[in-house]
This record gives sequence, C-alpha cells and structure tokens, in this order.
Amino acid sequence: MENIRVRFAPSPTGALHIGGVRTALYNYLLAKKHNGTFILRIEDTDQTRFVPGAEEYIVEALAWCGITPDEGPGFGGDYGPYRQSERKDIYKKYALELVERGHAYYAFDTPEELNGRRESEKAKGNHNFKYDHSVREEMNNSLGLSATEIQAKIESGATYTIRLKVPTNEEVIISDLVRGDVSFQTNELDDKIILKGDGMPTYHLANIVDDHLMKISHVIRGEEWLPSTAHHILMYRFLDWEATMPAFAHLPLILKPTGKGKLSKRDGQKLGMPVFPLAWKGETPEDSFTGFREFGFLPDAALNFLAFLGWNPGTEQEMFDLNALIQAFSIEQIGKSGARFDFDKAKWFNQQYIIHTSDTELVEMVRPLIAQKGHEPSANFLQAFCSLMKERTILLSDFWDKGYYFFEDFTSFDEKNIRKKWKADKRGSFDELLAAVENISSFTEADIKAGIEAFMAEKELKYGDVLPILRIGLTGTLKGPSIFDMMALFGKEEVLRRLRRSYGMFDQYTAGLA
RNA sequence: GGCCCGUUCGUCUAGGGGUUAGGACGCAGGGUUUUCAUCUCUGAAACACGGGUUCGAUUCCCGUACGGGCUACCA
Repeated sequence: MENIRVRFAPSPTGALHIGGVRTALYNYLLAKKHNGTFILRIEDTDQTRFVPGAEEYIVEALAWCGITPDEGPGFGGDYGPYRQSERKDIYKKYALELVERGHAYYAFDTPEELNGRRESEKAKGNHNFKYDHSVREEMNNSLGLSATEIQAKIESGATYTIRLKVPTNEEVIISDLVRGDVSFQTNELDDKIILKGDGMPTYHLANIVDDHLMKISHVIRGEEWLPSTAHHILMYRFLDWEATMPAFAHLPLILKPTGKGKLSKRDGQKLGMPVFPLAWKGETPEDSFTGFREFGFLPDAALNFLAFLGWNPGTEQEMFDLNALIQAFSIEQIGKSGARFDFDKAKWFNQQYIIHTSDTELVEMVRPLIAQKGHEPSANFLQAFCSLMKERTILLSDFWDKGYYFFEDFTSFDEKNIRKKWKADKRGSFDELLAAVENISSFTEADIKAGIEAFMAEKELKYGDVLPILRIGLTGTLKGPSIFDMMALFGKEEVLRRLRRSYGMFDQYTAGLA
C-alpha cells in the first residue's frame, strides 16, 4: 500500500471513551505499518455540544497511549486547519456546489415544523417519517422554486439548511474492508441535511470534504457509521471525487461486559472499572470518571488489551507492545462481530506487563505512588521493593495496597493466624527466635536463611513453626515476598524493631481474648 | 416498525467442506514455594436453530431466532 493517510476524527464532547481509543489505535497502526500519516482532526461542528477541555483530553489521552499525530491541531501539517469549526467556509462552498449541480437543495422547514410533521405522522401510525424522495416535493424547500424566488427568500433572512437530493431507484454498494460488499437502496435513504441552519456542516458533509481535501486513503471508524456511508459515497460521486474516494473499514463495537448493548460511560461506575483512558472531571460527580491510567494500568497493557478487542494477529502470540502491534497489524484480521469488554483479561495483560517491566523502569512509575503516601525511600530500596513485589501486583496501585508495610508500620494484622499460633506454650520460643535473629551477624539473605535454619535445627522446629510468626511480625500479613529477602532489605535494626513492636501487639491482642 | 451488520467454550478468539474444533482470560484440581504471587501440569467448557447443496457441513446457500447499529439542523 502506498501513501496511507488516515485520520482519527473525534468530536470534543467530553471524555474520549475506550472505543474511540481503539479506533485511533487501529488508524495509527495502519499508518505506521505502511509508513503513512496519522492525522488528528477535531470534529467540532456541533456548537451546542462543545465541551471545554475535551480536545485537550483527547490529545493527552493519545499521548499517554504513545500515539503522536503526524498532522493535527498543534501538530502541524499541510492540510489544515484541522479543526472543522475553522473550516466553515470550505464546507459551505461545496454545499453550494452540490446545489448548483442539482444534487442538493435549500430546505426552509424549521425544526419545529419538522417535529410537528413527525408527530402527526406518528399519530397516523407511521413511526418512521423520513425527509426523502417521497415527501420532498411537498416540503418547504427550494425544489419547486425559481432561482430568483430562492434568492429573494434567502435575502429576506429566512434560515435554511441544505439537504442532499438522494436519487431514486439506485443501489449504492460499499466495499467495506471488514465486511465486504454492503448494498443500500437509495429509495430507503433520506435527504440528509448537509449544511445546518447556523451555516455549519453536518458530519456527513464535513467528513467527506475533509477526507477528500486531506487526501485520506482509509476511513477506519465505528460500525455506527455504516448506514450513512451510502450518503457519503453519493456525495463523493456528485462532487466527482469518486475516483479518489477513501477505502472504508467499519469496526465492530465494544459491548458491555454483561447484559445488552454497547459499552457506555455508566458501565464503568456501575462495575467499578475504567472505560476511559484518563480520568475526566466533569461538572458533576455523575459526569466524572476514572481512567485506565488512574486505575494503575500501563499504557502498553491497555493498548494490547484494546487491540485484541476485535482484532487478532492470527497466531497464538498475545503480548504485543505498540511497536509489535504496528508490525503485526492488518485490516484483514479485524473481526466482524462486537466484542465484550472483559476487565479480567485487561487486568491479566497489565499483570503480565508489570512483570515484564524492568525494575528500574518500575521504580519511576511506583515512586510517585509512594510519594503520594508521604514516603520518599531511596532508589535502591525502591528498586528492591519493586523487584520483590512485581510478581504480586496486577495494577500499579497494588504496589502500595499490597506492599505498604515496606514503608510504614502495619496497624492491622492477620488476627486469625495469630490466634492460632501465638500460644502461651510457644511464647518462649518466639523470644528465642528474636534472640537468634539478633545473633545473625551478617544480614544478607543467605546468612539470615542459614541463621534461622540453624536455630530451627537446634530447637527441632519446622518452617511452619517459625516463618509465619516472623512474617506476620514483620508485615502483619501471611502474604508476601520471600521473608529472607525482606529481612535483608529492611536490615537488622529495623527487623528487630518491627518484631519487638509486633510481639507487644500480639501479647496484648491474645491477652484481650482471654 | 424499516434499513443494515453480526452469531465457534462464560469471555476474547483461531480455524475452515472430512480436525481428538486450537489458544488465551476466568473457573476447578495438581506440582513448585516458608506464605502469597509467579511459573507449570491437568480438567470442565463452544460451532444458535431449521432447511437445503454435498459422499460428507461447524465451514457454502436460504430461512428463523437471538444480538447489535442506524433511523436528529449529534457525531
């Protein structure tokens, strides 16, 4: 393939949800795979839905993913501006050209009139009133008017839209790269508004004009656009652009984890998981959402997971970082059916990525989380901590949640096991254990292990008699990394301090039980 | 309702006229480990249904069911 130019064209109406990220990713992968160009275009033609900060959010989300647009607002490029609101005049010119060519017309029907018509049709039992070839002659538009009449009407200040005049009795075939040929009968198609009353284009017009002008080679977008693609093809044809029309690939949707329908904003809050790349702070708590980043995901893990929702490499390999995805990607391998969002799988990917991230890289990701809790350990300590904990974490946040005791004294401990093991008849041996630890001169992992084992041999004790007490005494929990590694990391003084403190807690706790 | 798209284990999927229908997540059990986790082994688990076409259909065709999308002066 040559001269691949693709675009990701989100509307800045709020946080970019995860389905949008996947669309951006597929576009990006195709571009990079073929040395092409990835363009970011902001589709802000609906002034009523514009949300401040949304464009910045989109850019930041892409950046977090490691996706950098080659062209776009703030990224340069020869085909700008890349915000549709800044291209208003361009669209109007082509809308008028379509009118001149007889493929579009002025429509003066007000929204109120249209709604009224819909209502009255509904009353008659017709639930799908369409502004199409069957009714356009009777509507309030320029079709029966002479040029001077139209001119007069417009000059008198009547607001108008421009509608596409869809031809009758034709078949439009879309050659979709994912779905094959899909055909539509033009008689089923409505006369879509292409230029709104405020002079702004609708998606349909803006989209094809920009894709043409920006020399887009492939349109990769969500399945929800498939039905209107017939209108798009008609417009390419009417403008004589059909020869250079982009190829289409309509992506299957991402579905709810359970139940019906496509994944929505609400699903995240409902199921306690992110459905956005980054957190979004809206006007209200209901409009505020957490993100994959804030949840403790690594970008590559989130991307790997996302890429596999509707695409697969055709091999049994599953781990693909962004570069590997670029190498492996092809449109042919995109699936046709909707994919459910499986958060367990997402977490598994993250765990794998954490395990395979080097300790030094992990240190930089974990340090802010620990700092947030008020601790600033040395780089060496942090690195050892990451090394010991990374096989036990799923999310980045687990480093703290499951390993906080590396940095501060535990306040609650495994009471069940203390009740079971902190027995009066054994109490003496626990003090002997403490003494034995104190007597270990070289506090390395190997020497600690040797020292403890010598103690056990002398007292005829087993691991099970000694280690659980040591572990809970040190960390409060029975879960965690190698106890000897942790002791070596903490150092002798700290180990003794912790044990003495814990012994006191355990004595007090068991005394309280009696 | 109309138009369009889809349907392989619970989930993500591979495969494709003749296969023990493969992998991954999750789940269950075993091994390794002082614990947890990692790792590893094993197991349960799927071609929506009905008709064709064919020597043979999970695979091709047609229906049905189910799911999804669209049906705005939103994208």
